[in-house]
Amino acid sequence: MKQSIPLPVLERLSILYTVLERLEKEGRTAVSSAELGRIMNVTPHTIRKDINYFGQAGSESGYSVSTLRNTLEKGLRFDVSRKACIVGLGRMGLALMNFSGFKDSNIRIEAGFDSNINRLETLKTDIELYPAYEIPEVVKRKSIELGVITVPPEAAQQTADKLIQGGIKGIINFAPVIIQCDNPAIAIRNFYVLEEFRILSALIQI
Amino acid sequence: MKQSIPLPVLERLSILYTVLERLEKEGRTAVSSAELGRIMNVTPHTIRKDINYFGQAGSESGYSVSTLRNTLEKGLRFDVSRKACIVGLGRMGLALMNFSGFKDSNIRIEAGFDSNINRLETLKTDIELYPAYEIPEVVKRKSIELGVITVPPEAAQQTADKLIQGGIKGIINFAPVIIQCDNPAIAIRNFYVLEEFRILSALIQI
DNA sequence: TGAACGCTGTGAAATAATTCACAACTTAAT
DNA sequence: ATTAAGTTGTGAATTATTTCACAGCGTTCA
Repeated sequence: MKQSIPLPVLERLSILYTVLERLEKEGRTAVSSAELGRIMNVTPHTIRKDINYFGQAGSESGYSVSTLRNTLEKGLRFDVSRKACIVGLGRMGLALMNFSGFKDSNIRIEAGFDSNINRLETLKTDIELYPAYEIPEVVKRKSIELGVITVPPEAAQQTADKLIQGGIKGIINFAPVIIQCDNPAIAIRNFYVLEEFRILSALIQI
Repeated sequence: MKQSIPLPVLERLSILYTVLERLEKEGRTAVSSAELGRIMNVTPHTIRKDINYFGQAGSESGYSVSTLRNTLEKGLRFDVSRKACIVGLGRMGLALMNFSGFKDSNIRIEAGFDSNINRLETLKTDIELYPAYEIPEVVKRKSIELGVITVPPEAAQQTADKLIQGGIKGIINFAPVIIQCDNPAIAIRNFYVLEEFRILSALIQI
């Protein structure tokens, strides 16, 4: 990686990777920046600039689907397997735990946590479940790198603190709270459900 | 609204609104851009610039929490109630349908759709459920403005097409697919679960 | 009374991201 | 052979966004 990739670029490249996976599955071998642009609703220039963060990757007859997918996989380290855990086994947490998209990815859900011990006992799943107070210990012992927060807002910050205590490297937060974390090496991505509805509300015509 | 608000600003303002709701609930009456900046992890300048899209809103002793919340509510039209529907009643769809955050918001989930008729019958919920082929009719009849797509990827585009046919104004898409829509007035927000994990993978140190 | 501090609002500057334009090359077709 | 069409890679230009710097006002405290 020549240098740190801007976040907007990283976000697009990540989607591009998924697009390439699909094209490859469909048997496509070559694709141009123009076509990728149409698929992704961005200009071909953006596609090319984005890809060029990994140096030359195409030829005068476009990009090879498999080669490009491979370049992205290596460049973005999608080839390394990552262990993840989910804290908060409500409906959202369970939905994520059962998310089928992980199947042929390198993301492995290795543990689920909840503060309600009764809930832990009634759930039936292949994934190991633990009470919330064991987060730091389990995260550390199993070298879990990614954590998902799907707890009520009041518990979100303390959940993050426990994950961080265990040495977590990245967090996906679904609670409507801005997680405070002074360690800049820990990446945090937020998804605020209600905010998305509100943003749409503001965007659409009256 | 003096003019179209840039999307990054809109996204921050939407979060700011949630922050203000919390501060108000906690009994806080005044707050400065410096404090809001700390809470939201942005610079005070950004806070002030963002707020200024609605003209002057503060005084020399900071912002009034309730006044500012009100200004945003009016400016972003969070005060108008919006009807929404969810298509795809798998785990994710059901989790969103039961999301408690809608309670004191102006978002009303007015319908759920699924292509599996059996599933519709076994689900027990207060929200009206319909088979997927009725999407255009129901959306039109009930004047539903917002649609959530939580169907498998193969069905995502045709689901979007049906919503659009019914006159939907905004879409939140959870399927790992880039929805094609030639009407620029229809707003689309995507949330790609696996992408979020992959972005974290790329962001964190090896 | 007045000095010091803290605040917002905002034009200007700086930075970041996107888009453009075109050289250089390949392929296909005539 | 030659022309035409299509492609990438990339420096430059443009546009968008964020940050800075400070005027101007109010409040507090000496």
